Amino acid sequence: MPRIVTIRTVAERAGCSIATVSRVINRSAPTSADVEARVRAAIDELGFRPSEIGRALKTLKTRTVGVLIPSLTNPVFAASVAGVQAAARERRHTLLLTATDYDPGAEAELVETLVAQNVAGLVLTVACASQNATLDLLEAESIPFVLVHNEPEGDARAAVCVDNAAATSALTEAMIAAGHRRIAYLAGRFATSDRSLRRYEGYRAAMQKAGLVAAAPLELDYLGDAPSHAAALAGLFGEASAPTAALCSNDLLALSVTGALRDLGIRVPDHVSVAGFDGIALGRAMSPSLATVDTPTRLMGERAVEMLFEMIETGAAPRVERLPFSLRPGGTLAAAPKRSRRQDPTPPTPLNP
Amino acid sequence: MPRIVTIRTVAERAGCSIATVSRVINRSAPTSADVEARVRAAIDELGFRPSEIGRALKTLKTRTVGVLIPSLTNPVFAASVAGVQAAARERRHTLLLTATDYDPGAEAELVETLVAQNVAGLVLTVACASQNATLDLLEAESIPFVLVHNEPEGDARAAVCVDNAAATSALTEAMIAAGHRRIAYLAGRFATSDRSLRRYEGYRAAMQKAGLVAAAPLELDYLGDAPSHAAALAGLFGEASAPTAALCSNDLLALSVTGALRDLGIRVPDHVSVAGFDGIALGRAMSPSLATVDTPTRLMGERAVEMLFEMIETGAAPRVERLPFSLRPGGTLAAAPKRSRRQDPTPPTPLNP
DNA sequence: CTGTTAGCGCATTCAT
DNA sequence: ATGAATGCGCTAACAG
Repeated sequence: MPRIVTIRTVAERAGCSIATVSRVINRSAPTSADVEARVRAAIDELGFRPSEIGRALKTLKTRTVGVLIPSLTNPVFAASVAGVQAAARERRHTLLLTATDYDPGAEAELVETLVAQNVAGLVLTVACASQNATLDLLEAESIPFVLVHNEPEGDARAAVCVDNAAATSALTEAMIAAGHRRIAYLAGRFATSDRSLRRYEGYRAAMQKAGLVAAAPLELDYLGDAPSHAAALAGLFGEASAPTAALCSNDLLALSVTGALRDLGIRVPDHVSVAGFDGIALGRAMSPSLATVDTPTRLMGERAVEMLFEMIETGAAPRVERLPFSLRPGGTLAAAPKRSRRQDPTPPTPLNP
Repeated sequence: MPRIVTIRTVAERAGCSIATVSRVINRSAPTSADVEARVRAAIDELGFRPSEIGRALKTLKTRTVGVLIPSLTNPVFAASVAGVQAAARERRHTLLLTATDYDPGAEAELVETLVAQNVAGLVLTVACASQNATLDLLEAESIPFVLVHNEPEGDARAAVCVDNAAATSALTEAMIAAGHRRIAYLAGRFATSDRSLRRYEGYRAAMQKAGLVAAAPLELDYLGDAPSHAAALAGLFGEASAPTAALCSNDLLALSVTGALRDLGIRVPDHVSVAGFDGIALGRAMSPSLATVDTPTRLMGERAVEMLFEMIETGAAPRVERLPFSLRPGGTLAAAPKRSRRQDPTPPTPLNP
């Protein structure tokens, strides 16, 4: 039988008014021990559970946090959502989760869906945090939100992220220190993504500082598979003066690129070194392990929730919090080969013919 | 400014009653073109968005689907949730997401949280679907739910899964066909998990059918890291007649085991073959690629939602739907070595000293 | 075709 | 310390 059990049922059973029941439940006012015991007994016997809906309608606030991410399939977002979930649970809040499937056009509609549910606040990762109509809307309605992964300019919007430019610079410098001079930059489909842009900037700065030529980013379809990437990479890495290293804008791309190079008969890291960005757990498990920038993804989700509740409870002003990152050395990043691959005595043979 | 815009505001602006506004919004009754135009104009101008809460309080039904999984960090669950999210979105529903963090004791409380939010139904993965008090509760309150991954006995409970026993049997047979005779079975921490048990049964059946000795499962800490697994595996694989293959109850475990063996100086697949179960995407990306059972994880989530709505709308009876699986060959599964490892002329050297 | 009205479950005044 | 009464935003039943 469904829940015909309301606060009224409990009140009748306990022989008191619904107001008293409410007071017992929420400890919002003192009640006599006698009545309280009767109410609690009635609640247990009836299996009563206060309806969040009734409560929400009254207070116009729900105990839910809206979450918007590009995709759950990317471990980076899954990890930050896991952090959001854990932190929200500590505050007795539930997650209302939506994903855009990498369609920036879907952001607005999905956020409105969440807003219509009267979420207490939002934690979201958008394609681009600057000049984002959706975020403007949230601000206009003064609905608190915190960005994750996005790195907006200034402190106008609350965000938890890493210093993408600095991290990519550090990674680039590590490649240069390993002897690489021709380093390609491979980006996922969305060059418009703010973090992707910042990462590229970091790469460019490091290259320039070292007196090297920063290549234009080669854009690969983020959602493409290894074969499609192999086709796109064949040209670049078939040239006489092909790059000896590939910096990928994120780990998922790096994994795919590694596989694509392998399919082309190009050995990683003997012929070409590869590095990613994010630090997904499975980069550690593969062999050779993936060199990357380790970012505290889960922690970012947790911090975002903490910041969100600060804003809700104390009206704290938005700010950008940059969490520490670290370089993760990995087997995919080795010293640059001494000779050009074309003169290699043992010609590479495709491993997956 | 927050939303002081209610259906009443719209009605005033459009010069009609709130009932008419409601009718326009929901197309629940015919309205004159004239009034409808005025109402729509008012809605646009005011930026009105009907409150899901008010609607829910009235109808006692929300447009949300509750989701409970062990963890988002496991790509298997992330993938099925992605499927759930996509299918739910098609039906204009949002996900209320919670995770137990592999604590079966948390299931009940979290499900009650979801129920208190009046979810339309639930999609969940529990530790064990049989004799589960939480599921009993849902049935008692006749709240529709569909299990994912779990493989309950009979057809008493709705579920979308694969035939775990048959799949593991097929995988075991593939190992036997590759010449392996001593095959270890490594299980995650929760041998009580119904799917883990069924998988072991499939292994056992295949071994017996081939006249081989089925080993007792070696239980590893599911959440453990590679070093802890290495310690646990050192004994088993250090024996004179060590297994030549390891069947792991899931892919995440297989990945960790592969790394642990490598750390022990045991080469995969030259010395020991490894296989997993689930078919996570990253098993393909690693090298050697992971041999495993490919399960349609995302599809399982989608089907679960479809089944859920069948139950909600047509009162369809619960049933277990077993989706097709396939064996994914991978570099970690090779022919059994001809000679025992102990007599190998080139002693293994640790790759990660 | 449209307006009036009565709750849905709860928190919260205002009385007592 | 407790009860009666009000209304949050909306849908639906009923009147017109």
